[in-house]
Amino acid sequence: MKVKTAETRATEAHQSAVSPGLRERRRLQTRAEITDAALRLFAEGGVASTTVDDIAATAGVSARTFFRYFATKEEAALPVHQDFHEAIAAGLPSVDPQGDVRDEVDRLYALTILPYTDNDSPAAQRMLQVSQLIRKEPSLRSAQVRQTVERTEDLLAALSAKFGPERADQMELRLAIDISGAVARAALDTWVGLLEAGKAADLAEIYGQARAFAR
Amino acid sequence: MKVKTAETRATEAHQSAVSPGLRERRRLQTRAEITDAALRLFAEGGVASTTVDDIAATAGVSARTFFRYFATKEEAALPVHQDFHEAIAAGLPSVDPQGDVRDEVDRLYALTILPYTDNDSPAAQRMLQVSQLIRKEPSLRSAQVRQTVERTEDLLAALSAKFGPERADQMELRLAIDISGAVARAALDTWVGLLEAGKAADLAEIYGQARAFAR
DNA sequence: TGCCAATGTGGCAGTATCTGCCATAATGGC
DNA sequence: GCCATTATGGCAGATACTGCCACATTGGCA
Repeated sequence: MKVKTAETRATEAHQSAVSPGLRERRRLQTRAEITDAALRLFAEGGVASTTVDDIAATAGVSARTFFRYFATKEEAALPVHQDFHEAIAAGLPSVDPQGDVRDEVDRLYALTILPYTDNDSPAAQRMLQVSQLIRKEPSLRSAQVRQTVERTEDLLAALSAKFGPERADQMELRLAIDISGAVARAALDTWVGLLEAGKAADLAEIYGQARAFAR
Repeated sequence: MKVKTAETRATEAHQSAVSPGLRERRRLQTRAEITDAALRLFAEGGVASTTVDDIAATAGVSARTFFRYFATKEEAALPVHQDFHEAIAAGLPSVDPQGDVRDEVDRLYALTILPYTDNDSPAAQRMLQVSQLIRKEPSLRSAQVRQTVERTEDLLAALSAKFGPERADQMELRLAIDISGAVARAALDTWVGLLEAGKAADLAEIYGQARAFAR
């Protein structure tokens, strides 16, 4: 059996019981332990010299089980960014089908990035930690972009349906998504860079600048 | 010894002799044969079910030699896109260090895409063929984006030096590059999609639309 | 012309990634 | 407390990729 998507699982959990259930909780915990192990080992010895066996052993699971949670070792370090994409998907209902395509997509991303603008929040801390690693490791950046590309297809389909067949110019929609994604990435990257250099950095402000520049 | 970069080789060829030399010519030919084999096999049976051994055997070289030309089997199919990036690098001298950052980057990309706007040119035909394959194969798209990410770093450094330390806001520069890249990709994708559907498509016109939308 | 350093190639061993299959154990609804 | 579902581990196997060595070819130079 293939690993189920987060969507499928969420639906099942919702149908079967209000509480997540023991199995689901254990699964999320195992997933988190693998991610923790991956992040720690990557930070210590780099991605290249860390094997899947290492990560699995540190997390207390077999290598075979590792691959039931993540397709590659790089993905194991990137659930935060995956969460970001899921948050975007979650914000879809707030999109106005009558509004300007570019504006609506821009607003959707701006809304999603909000929880990360508080430097002290756990989400921001986690994002910072992972983003630091990505800046040093080209292979992680590749994996992240790869994830983004895949998610873009889903988002494109969803937004296309939302705006309807007439107003949904595929090229413009794709461009709007890519540009908003580039803005978010550039802002995050700059934010992390400043914090790494020991300087004060406000993600909300930086994101505002990037947004303005892209206009 | 590691495989030398195109830049290194070009420099050496220029230093040693005016004509490319037999070795260099043979090398380029072998490279082209591997690419042809990869494109043919990928088109026939898909990327997943094509092995490096298959490609190497079809091209008449050993698998070991294959990896001296390309790091992965996906890369073997993407030299056209690599050429595009090199063409951008070649256009760097035309960038005005005093001009507006966004405008100059935009102009640089527009200039580079010109040779592909003639549907009948070999460059356009090749680009079309590879782009069709990329549309069907997510792994190729990933590999292409991965290449783009790596090239972006080089371009960023070059443009940063060009504009000088004062005017080179890293975030704005990166955003300008990413946006121009997204515009080019969206235009190419739309162009290929229309041609595949049997419709007439003018890349110059489509690119103009995408460019206008991004503004 | 003939020698030699540089270069390209192939083969082989070895490591790492990733998947299919099966057996086993734990869970949770009935 | 029984049973279908599900999570896990282990194993075999295919494929990707690298380091190393030997051999052949090339091209400059005496």
